[in-house]
Amino acid sequence: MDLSRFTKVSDYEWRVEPFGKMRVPAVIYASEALLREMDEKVFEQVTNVATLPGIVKASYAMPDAHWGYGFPIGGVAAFDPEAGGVVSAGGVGFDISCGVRTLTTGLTVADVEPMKKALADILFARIPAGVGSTGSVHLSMEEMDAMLEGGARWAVSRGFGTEADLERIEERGMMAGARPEEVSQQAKKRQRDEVGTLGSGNHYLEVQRVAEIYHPHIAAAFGLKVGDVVVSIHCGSRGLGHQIGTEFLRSMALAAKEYGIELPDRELACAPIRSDIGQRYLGAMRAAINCALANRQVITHLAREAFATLFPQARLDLIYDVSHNTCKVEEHEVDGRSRKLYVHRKGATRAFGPGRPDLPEAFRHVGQPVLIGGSMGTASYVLAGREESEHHAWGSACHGAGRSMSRIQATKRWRGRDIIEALAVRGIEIRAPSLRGVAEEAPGAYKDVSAVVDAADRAGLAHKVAKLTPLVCIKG
DNA sequence: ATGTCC
Repeated sequence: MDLSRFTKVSDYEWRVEPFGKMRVPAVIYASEALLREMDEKVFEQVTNVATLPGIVKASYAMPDAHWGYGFPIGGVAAFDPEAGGVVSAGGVGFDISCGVRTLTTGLTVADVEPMKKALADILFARIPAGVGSTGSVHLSMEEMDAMLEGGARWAVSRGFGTEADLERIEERGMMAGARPEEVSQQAKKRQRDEVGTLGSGNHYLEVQRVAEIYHPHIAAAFGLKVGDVVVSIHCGSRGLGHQIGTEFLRSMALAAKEYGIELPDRELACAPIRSDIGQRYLGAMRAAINCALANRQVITHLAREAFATLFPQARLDLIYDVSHNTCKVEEHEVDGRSRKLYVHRKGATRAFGPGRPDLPEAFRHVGQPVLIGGSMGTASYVLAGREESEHHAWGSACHGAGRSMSRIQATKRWRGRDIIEALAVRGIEIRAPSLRGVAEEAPGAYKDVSAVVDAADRAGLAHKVAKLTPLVCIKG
């Protein structure tokens, strides 16, 4: 990335003043080193987003930003319906409501270490993973609609998990405003047997150790201490979300033309929030959010069953579940006035600071857990939202390491078998349905997640709270 | 991310 086009606001904030058809500036939060390494495409995409109608304040990119479909992955943008604001399917991403949940187990590394291989085997046997993987949950079309309305709440009502889990999920487990009738039959058909499955790509279930604590006070509120074993689940809305994204990108391209919205890139296809197509997308997208919440809830149930076979004393309690591919209506203060904005976070995690009434009481005083999934074999992090974050990018932070190499490049460079063996030597048990998938996800194909998280912390997007390192990884 | 091209 050529740094000469930026104004340096601070060591971790870089600004592009509006040029051409940009309505607002673009802002990238990153260290100088991360910005230099960043894909040139991020500059193009983050400034393209700044041209869209009704965008408020700025178009933002997080430290892990990289090239995405239309919007960068790691992009944040808010739109005001009163100012002709738009909603964009590409601004949410194909894997609608992809996200991470982390659970404490009540176990320590000493408990789990001797049982690691057996635990890996049983988790891999019970949790379906891989492209097109199907699970033990099969939905009739009526049940499908109930799932799309109810999210994790539906899952709990069907025996997957407990009421207590719901408190610890964004939107309390159920996204309001879902419109299952706006989800195509094709999307529902694809999802029929996919609830409770991990999927592929960067999705995983990991058993992790709490390796370091940076902020003891907040870590205690989250229930984390060094040597504890936790479980993290990273996945989304599977075939259903992907199908919705595909269909609405097509119809939004037509809608943009119809509403005379000039697009610098056709991948930015969008529709006014106050339009039929905009409202239909929001209803379908919220249904997909519920699908992802239900999916992570069912997988949690499967993980609890797997743990119970080896560790009857284990108790998997949810810390939090937060998505990083969404468009959500939120109240934010702009120039002293509270406005209702449609905040797109694509590969960006909501990071609300202390005091927000929608946060669970247990940690409302310290801020929201921001769960950052690393790449395979590398660390993950728990961050906490802070008040300052809400003055930056509408209370958002990074979501992971971000790729630094394409999947094709990675498969040319590494072999899945070698990666699994190398990680086993380091004490990390990988189980995966596809060796090619493992090569694509090689740790070397990703940026350094620690550098990304440090930049997020220094930029004021979130506090670094804890570092998690993998013991077992069930790879999608 | 994805029934990795209906």
